[in-house]
Amino acid sequence: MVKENPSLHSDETDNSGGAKAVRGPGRRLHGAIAHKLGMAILSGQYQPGDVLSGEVAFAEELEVSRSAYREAIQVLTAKGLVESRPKAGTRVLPRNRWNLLDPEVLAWAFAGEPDIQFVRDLFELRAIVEPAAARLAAQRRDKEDLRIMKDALAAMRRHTLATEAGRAADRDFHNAILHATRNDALLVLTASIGAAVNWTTQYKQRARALPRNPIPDHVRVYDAIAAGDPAAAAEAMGVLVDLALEDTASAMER
Amino acid sequence: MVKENPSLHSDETDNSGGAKAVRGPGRRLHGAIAHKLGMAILSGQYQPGDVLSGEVAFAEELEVSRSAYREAIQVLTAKGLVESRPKAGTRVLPRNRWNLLDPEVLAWAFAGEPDIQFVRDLFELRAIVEPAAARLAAQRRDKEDLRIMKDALAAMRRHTLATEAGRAADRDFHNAILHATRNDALLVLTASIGAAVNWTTQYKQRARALPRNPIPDHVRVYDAIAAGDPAAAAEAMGVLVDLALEDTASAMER
DNA sequence: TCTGCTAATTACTCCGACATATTACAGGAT
DNA sequence: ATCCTGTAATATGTCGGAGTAATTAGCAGA
Repeated sequence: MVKENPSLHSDETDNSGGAKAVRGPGRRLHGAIAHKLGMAILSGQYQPGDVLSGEVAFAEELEVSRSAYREAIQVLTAKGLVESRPKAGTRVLPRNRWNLLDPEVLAWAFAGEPDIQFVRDLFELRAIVEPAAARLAAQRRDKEDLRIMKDALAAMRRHTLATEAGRAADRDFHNAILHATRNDALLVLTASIGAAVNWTTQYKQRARALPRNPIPDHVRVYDAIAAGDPAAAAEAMGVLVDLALEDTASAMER
Repeated sequence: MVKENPSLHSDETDNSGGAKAVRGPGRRLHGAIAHKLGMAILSGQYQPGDVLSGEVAFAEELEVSRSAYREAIQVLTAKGLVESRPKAGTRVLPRNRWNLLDPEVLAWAFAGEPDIQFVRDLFELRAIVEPAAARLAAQRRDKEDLRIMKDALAAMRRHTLATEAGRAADRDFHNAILHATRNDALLVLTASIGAAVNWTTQYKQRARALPRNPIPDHVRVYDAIAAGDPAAAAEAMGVLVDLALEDTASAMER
């Protein structure tokens, strides 16, 4: 038997060619396979309608057991990426069946070169949802919410967005706003999108200088929410989303 | 060995007690288990932090193989409902880790008695997103989009919402609007929410009379989109969402 | 041409064994 | 007494193979 594909086992020194699908410890094998296949689908390497090779063949090609391969397929099925039927095989579903808002799917989409149009779509969605979230937060926040936002803002100022601690504070700030909306659906939606988008932005950003000090714009949002001014909060948050879009766009056109 | 739980195998005539977790043909066994466990989690039967009994024990209790049980767990893991670690077991994750916008999770949530607050959250989200979608559709629709909407409206008029064909036409109408936004993220999000919410509304509605003829309100949306009037489209769609909320609320308080 | 049967293929399910990771506990050093 | 370290127990993770069931496609007959 000839090994044609890069192994997923870490105990093999051979790590030639292909995607770095080696699983580090702490990551399950089937998780690594789901990751690999998910990225392959999201990147267009497998197109909707394509049928994957049979279980036995593909599992052998990946040098994993059928169980591990099958569990990976179940994960992809759960996310609406593929569908399996006896005799017909496993085929990639049309894009409109994909759970594009699943955090993991988003991560896979952004792991490679994300489709520009899709990024635009996501920011359009953020531009709709986040100002509305800020509006709700301005109406429903309590003292505790404001305290958390204030602390996060202070931490952002201390560390700046260039450090991991600073970015964590940024996330905390936005999460605090979402939490103040008292709306779980809103929280889940925006948190996953924001995480995926921001993560890649930061990743690709590397040594690029930030276009503009983001702190004052954040403070404007905070002030509006603290003042209980829904309209102002929505407007200020809109500015923030626009800046993020600008930021991501400039990071992508390279 | 004593059988303590209702079987999931259809070849057993005994179908006593418990949820009807029997899998009809066409449904996979692990899918049925995921469905059963998913509903149990969403309904609060298992609370966040609870640890499930071990794989061997639970699989035996359900009278399925460990493989089938494990594949079901992978599905739940993919949806953020549970997390498994060696030695620690499989535990239900906190609610903020759940992929509440996953179509299947939504279906599970609405299969039982959905949490009132959660339903409110979803409608709040719809009230934010759908008018914005109508606004975009008014700006970007082409002749083909309008034709599909018009056909769907005609079908709605013909069949009324009391028939399955009429409800299908309603879905087509809304999907056409979402398609006209040219935004996949928007489409996936709203389609899954709308499907879950409408499905239960219709399900619980049964013999209840519709509060008001919905056709004119739909026509207002169509006219605004056809006229390319974003503001009017958003306003008209807002009315539609409000009506749906009213409808669902009255259907739930029984 | 259409309908019903047959057969082949593929995913699905089961089983039993072993490997691995993580936790918990015990013992010793500080 | 507290902290660290090594060790053992335990539940999940991975494996390989065997047999089942469902769906499709092709074929035969009306």
